[in-house]
Amino acid sequence: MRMAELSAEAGVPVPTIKYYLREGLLPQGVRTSATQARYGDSHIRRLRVIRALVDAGVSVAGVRKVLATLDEPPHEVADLLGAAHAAVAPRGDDGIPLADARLLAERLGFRPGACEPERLADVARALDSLNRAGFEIPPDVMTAYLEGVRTIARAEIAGVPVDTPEEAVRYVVLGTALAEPLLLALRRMAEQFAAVERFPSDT
Amino acid sequence: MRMAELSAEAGVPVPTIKYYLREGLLPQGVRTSATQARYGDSHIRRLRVIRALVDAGVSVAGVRKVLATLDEPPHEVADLLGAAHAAVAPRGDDGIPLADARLLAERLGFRPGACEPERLADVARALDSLNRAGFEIPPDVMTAYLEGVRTIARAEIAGVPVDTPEEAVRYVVLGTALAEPLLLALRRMAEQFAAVERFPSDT
DNA sequence: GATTATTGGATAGCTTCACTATCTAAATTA
DNA sequence: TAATTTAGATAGTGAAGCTATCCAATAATC
Repeated sequence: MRMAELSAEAGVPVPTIKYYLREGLLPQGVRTSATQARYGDSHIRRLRVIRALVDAGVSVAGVRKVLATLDEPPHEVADLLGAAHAAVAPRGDDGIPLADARLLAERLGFRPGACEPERLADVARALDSLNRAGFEIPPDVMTAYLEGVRTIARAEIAGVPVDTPEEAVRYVVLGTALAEPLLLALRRMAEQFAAVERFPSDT
Repeated sequence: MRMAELSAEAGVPVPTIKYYLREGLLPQGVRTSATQARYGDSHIRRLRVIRALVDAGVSVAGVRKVLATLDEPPHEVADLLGAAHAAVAPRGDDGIPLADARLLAERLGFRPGACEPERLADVARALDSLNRAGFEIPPDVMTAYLEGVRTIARAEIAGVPVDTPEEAVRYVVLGTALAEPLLLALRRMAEQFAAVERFPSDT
């Protein structure tokens, strides 16, 4: 199919597709001449993935990394996760003290070397941000956070399909990035229910 | 204290402080003459909150809403949450079908009217995004998501301090916004642990 | 009291990001 | 042959979040 059809099919404007091609998010089509190329279903699928990632809040640079990981996946699941996380996690100026983050890691079931230092740094940065705002998370709430994310992460990893590597890669990489907005939205919803439960005073 | 000291104290450049004043994030100081004003500790504290929110990924417009809520809080905790959520949640072009989101709401313990329609729409948008990418969350994983966010939300709401209204407001409004990066970071860390647990094949 | 530094306020500029528009020559289609 | 479409290059746009520059008026210092 040609550019115009690809655009119609995926619901993405032609100039935007050209932009994604330039940025290396979308692979070139098959050239049929000096000024013509053909695109296939894989381009449609990839465009859908790109749009989903972008509107999940992933930056174009992040999308490029995610797609690169999909195209050339590491063999170990842990490395796969690492790559997906690196693409999605906020960029980090380093040098943050990791002590508090390490404590939380231990409570999660830390085993030395089980987790990329960058993930620890992400946690440390989030804690630091809370600190600098003068906000403290009550111990019980922190315990619930750990409990909650453990439940979530265990199920996610248990759900990794093992039949074909392609499926596993897709699941891990996209699941990591695309589930974030869902989790945050579910949390907000759950908070409202919990609030009504505890403070049933509203009209 | 004067502008320069405020800047030094809070670690925020003078032009940025002026910008926040212009944008109405920071209240004006007490004028001592036509071209002078004094700032107090409340300005330092507020600056710290602003920076924390900004680097938690909240937009300046969102920060303005959060601070407005802190300054003039609704009386009902539910409304407080609503305001905080509205400030933080992604802006929504509406018109998304809410059916699937409603189903999840029921599984969370939905009671009619317990949740702002906008929160339902947030969930619906996230689901739609996943759909359009052709990504499906396995039922067991979705169940774990609901379980996890319920655990988290219950603890958060249980932790709302009831001694003074100011504290409650601060807790709800800032906790909502500032805990998001922490939760995502903890999830990533937990995923890596879970991956090592299930796939211990790495070196 | 004279001089130097600082401030509030206004306005304009910068950088990044994610697109969007325009142009050209070649190629396809009618 | 004439009209349309395309790849590729280059440039422009608009929002967001600062950052820089001026100015006249005030404060601080000598």
